[in-house]
Amino acid sequence: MKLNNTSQRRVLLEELRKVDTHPTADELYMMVRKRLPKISLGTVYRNLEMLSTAGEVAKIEMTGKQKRFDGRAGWHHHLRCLDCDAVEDLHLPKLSELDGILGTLIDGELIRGCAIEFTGLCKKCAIEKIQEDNGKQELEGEKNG
Amino acid sequence: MKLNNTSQRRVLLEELRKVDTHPTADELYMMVRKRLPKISLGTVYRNLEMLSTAGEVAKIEMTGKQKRFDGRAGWHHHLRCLDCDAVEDLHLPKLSELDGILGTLIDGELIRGCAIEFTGLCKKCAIEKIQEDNGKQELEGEKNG
DNA sequence: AAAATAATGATAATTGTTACTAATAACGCA
DNA sequence: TGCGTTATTAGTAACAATTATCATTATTTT
Repeated sequence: MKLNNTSQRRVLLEELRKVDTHPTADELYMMVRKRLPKISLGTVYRNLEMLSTAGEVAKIEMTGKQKRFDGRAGWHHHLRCLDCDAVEDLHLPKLSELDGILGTLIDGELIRGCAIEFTGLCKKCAIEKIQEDNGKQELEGEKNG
Repeated sequence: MKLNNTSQRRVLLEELRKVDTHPTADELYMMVRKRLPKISLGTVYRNLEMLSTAGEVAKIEMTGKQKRFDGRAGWHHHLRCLDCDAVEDLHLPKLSELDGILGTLIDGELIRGCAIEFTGLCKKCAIEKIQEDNGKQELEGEKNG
């Protein structure tokens, strides 16, 4: 496959690599339109598809209804927020232990690859939740004190 | 949530638990229609959704475009076939090692759950591939002998 | 059995994505 | 630099999977 160097493709890739939020195609569409107001949503979809088969970006297609895209194509783990559905990168020492086992599993004949999606709270929602809990504790304290 | 005991729901669950193929909603629709010809596709979707939030069945929503459903809700691993897109259960000793690590990861505050999809060849396609390879080898043998 | 609630079939609407088209832009080479 | 070839585009239609709507019917509760 030969990929020509079009402004649409270049700007799309630049915008995607600017953020670490793993945007969906329509989010990317909004982002790119600030620089290329005439770009079409179809172009965004088409290029994301081509860039991901070319290995330039990673396509994250998991439990959500929309696909998400990651400007950094190397292997790493993602967490989907149970509250706001955002997808963020996950970096934990224990994950390399996990990758070790996955490596031996995928080395075999049967298994060729594997996709993982962790679920939990993203940073933003985790902080909000802590603040909420503190609020409740204060109320409890007033009641009981 | 209160689930009434309707024939549609009962038959749907029975048919789903008969097989180990992780059917999609429309496959299930075909299966159930043999016993309840007047059932509506919407009813199938609605009930699969309710049964899965009730924990009676498992919803497998991963890389494929269609959701799949599993009559056995307990935790186990799945493999999606790279050739035919089928989803089958995966049972390997090494997977319990994997589950050990996943358990400690999910025990923490940050991560609440995790979905894994392995990719490879299902039994059927793996056998077909072996037969193909044997065929090629025979041809090679004829050429070189 | 009557009232209250839940579920159904049929169909319309929605959503995310892909396919199509004629027009335009990028590329490779003389 | 100009010209033919090929790739890409914007715009829109088509698509497939899923969800919502709603009047009617079934199930449960009282």
